[in-house]
Amino acid sequence: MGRSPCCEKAHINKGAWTKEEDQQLVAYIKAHGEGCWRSLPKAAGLLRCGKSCRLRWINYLRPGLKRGNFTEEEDELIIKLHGLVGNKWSLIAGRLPGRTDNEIKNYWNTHIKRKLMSRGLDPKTHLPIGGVPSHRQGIPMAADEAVKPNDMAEDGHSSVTSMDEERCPDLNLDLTISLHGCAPKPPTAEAATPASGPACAQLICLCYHLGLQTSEACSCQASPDLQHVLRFYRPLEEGQ
DNA sequence: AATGACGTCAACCGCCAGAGT
DNA sequence: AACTCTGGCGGTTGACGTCAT
Repeated sequence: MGRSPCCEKAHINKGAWTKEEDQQLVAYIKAHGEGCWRSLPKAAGLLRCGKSCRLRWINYLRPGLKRGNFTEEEDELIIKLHGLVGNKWSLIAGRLPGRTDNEIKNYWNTHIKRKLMSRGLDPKTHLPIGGVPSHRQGIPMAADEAVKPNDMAEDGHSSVTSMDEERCPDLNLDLTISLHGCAPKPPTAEAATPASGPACAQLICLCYHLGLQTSEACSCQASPDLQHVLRFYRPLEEGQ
């Protein structure tokens, strides 16, 4: 079959972006919005491939990006999230506002790996190097046994099982999303109580509890006021 | 001052999933 | 059903800066 490349190789700039290119890209996206990256370069008058434009925008030009050093809190959050989901940088980035997957990936490879090793932990498994697998309390799940890509819901978020919560009590991986006009609620005890207002009765909860074959884990289903809640579970696979 | 080693990070590459035809 | 297109992701590369000798 064969797939045409995302861009013609000829007449395409590669390498570092110039200020002028950045300005062109920003101006175009401000005027026309994101979308159709393939045709964007031509429309914006850029000699770049669409992928390159997208990457530049996502990783560097997009408003709201935090530049600069990661805080200690961000460090710890990245470590915890990596322990849960492995190298799913986009998922991790989704939990760190203003940070990009590329930035986190680089930061992981350059800083956090070393940090974990200096703690005597294997950055891949989060277990003590040459470690004792029996001691799992408080140690995040190994990346290899972490949530698989298809364990994630469509919106790219994962929920937290009670086990996860035990490991990382301060970690919010709640999957709950809402229809337009109804903000998602945090997975607190309050959130588990019947929501108020008709809009929240349409809440779509994509609670996604690993290893659950039945729906008992989602507290929102227990509430008769949340009868319009839709839920999604991944069936258990063999060996789980 | 020169230069080689090392660290950082922006950007590229290849693959995949999902939507469209 | 088969194929194509597009967006998105993770892994890798290479240019550049900094440090050590």
